Amino acid sequence: MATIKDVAKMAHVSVATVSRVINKKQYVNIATKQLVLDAITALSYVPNELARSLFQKESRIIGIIVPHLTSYYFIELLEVIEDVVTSQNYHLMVCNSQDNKDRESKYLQVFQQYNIDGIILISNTSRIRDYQDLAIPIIAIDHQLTEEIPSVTSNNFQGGVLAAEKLVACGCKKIIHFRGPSVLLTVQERTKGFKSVLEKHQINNFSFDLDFKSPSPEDIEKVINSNADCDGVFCDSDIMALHVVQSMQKLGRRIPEDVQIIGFDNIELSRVISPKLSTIGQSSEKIGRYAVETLLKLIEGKSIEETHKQIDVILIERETTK
Amino acid sequence: MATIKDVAKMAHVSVATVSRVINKKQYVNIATKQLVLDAITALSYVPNELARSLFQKESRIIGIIVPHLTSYYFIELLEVIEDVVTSQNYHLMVCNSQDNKDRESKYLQVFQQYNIDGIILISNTSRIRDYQDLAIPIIAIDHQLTEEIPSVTSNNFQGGVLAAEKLVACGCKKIIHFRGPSVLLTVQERTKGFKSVLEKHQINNFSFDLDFKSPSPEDIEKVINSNADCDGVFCDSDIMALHVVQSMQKLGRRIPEDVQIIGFDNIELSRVISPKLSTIGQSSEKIGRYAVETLLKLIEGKSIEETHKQIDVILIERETTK
DNA sequence: TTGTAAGCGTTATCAC
DNA sequence: GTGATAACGCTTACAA
Repeated sequence: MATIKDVAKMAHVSVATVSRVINKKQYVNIATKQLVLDAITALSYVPNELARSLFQKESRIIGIIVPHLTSYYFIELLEVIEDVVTSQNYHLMVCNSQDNKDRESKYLQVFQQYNIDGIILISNTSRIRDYQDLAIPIIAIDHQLTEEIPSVTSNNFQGGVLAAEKLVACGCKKIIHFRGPSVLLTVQERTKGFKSVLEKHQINNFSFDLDFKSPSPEDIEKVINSNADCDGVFCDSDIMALHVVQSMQKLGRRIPEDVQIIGFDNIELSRVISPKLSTIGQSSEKIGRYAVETLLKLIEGKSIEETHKQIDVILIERETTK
Repeated sequence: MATIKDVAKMAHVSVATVSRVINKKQYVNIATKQLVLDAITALSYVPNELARSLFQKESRIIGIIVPHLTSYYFIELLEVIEDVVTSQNYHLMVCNSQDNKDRESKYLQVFQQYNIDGIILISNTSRIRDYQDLAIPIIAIDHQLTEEIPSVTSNNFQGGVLAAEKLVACGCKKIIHFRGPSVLLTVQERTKGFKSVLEKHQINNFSFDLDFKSPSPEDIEKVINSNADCDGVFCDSDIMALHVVQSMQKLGRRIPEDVQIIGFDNIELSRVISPKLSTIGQSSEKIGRYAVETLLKLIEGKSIEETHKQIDVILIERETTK
């Protein structure tokens, strides 16, 4: 690998000059500049980012911690994040905490080792202390670490409201809410919004916690069986909703005639399977973009308007509601 | 951020000594060692990996290029790769080429800038030339760049054979193969295997290229309609198979009574939707693990046994075949 | 066993 | 406009 010295030697100039033409910061005589450029192509020289980073104390690397990867919502998020990060000439170090506190702490240390410029955190297992005295800018997605650490999330309360209003409007009288783990802020907010509407209409509802991505079919059936007269279901993920659809069909209930079902996330699959899922659409696009843009502001020392940003969700009516 | 100098000062030793205790390479007096250790904790010092990398000319970063992220197979692969990479104290820089040659070339340059230690390539758009004179070890997944550049992939030929044998054994007489893009090696191999069996049994079959992750439902229906007597379908991805199931049901064909369908990948979802998909299971676990382990060997300058490794696939019989 | 100092590939501050 | 050179934080001969 050619270094700046090699280029300098070949172009018969000093390394300083080479550095100047690379960084386009200062004027360089057009002729010498061409000499340097020629040498660069001749040697197919690429500047060593590590050396540059060492000096500048920034790495142009963004670290992201996710609780797992095989979940559609996270992946959509990751895809837009990678895209926006790259477009700003940063790069992504992806870390999968596997919902494990120790792994997460280790990653945080790795981030310090690499002089990472900023962290995007999508995680529920955080040891708040680990983050409080971290000198690296952070933005959390779907999670509020502290009052001060910025976050973005969908307007989950609104999501709960929209789902409840739809179910109520469509005549549901006995409703089940299959939640994600109720320790999560997102889940709590959805529940609050959902309940607020149902209570207003004095409609019974029953909540049950499930895993977002691999809910137990047995649990679902048990709950459905012990609430046989249920005519509406709100699920905190489309995957859950998919499972509920299966269970309902297995039990001979017609959708949406007998039971109406609303999911959450609007994953790509929700409109290919049959019946097509009615769902609350989160915009991973907006969340991801906002996360990166905000983080970049933080990195540049700019102030941000809202510490805890909420992104609107929408109700998408398809075939599992009337 | 504390540096090695700060630690040295605090422990009243030289930076060399500190470096020695960090790297555990040379003997250090146990008492001074303790002094250093104390200073390290007191200052919560973490060594700067960038500086270390600059000197050692290795970054402990592995770069991975994927053609896109929102595809279950890639994500499962990414998940195991991240896990294995991390367990070896390397870290992952994730790059999404979006099936775009220019993006891919740019990432390659980024990899050089960061002194990346090795590259995992899951991509179809490669400009072979870009890789041939790259000094960085590479392993390709599902793709053979050149004779020399190592690769891993499923035994796709075997996958085609298994699918065809099953369909034939179950009495199918008129079979459609919905392929992925036939420019891909994986697709070509599956087709070869598939056809080899059908030809042996003198069974007609018809191939049609689709997109792996977002196949056009219109195209599928068109093909099905113009092959109305079709009683068996082999799809190159479970997502395709899912779409085919929808289309078939829409047209009133019963599964598996009228048509039998076999997918490819064995994604998690294939066993939650109804009917549960019969499919060819690729082991992302094995492929991912092999890829990382081989890459690490390459990095360490060790030789590898097989340049182009194939991993066995299995037929998983569920509800879309008899 | 420990310290000194050179060097990794950059950038930036001086001079000239 | 351009060239020396110190510095970034670390590792490793080479000395002591």
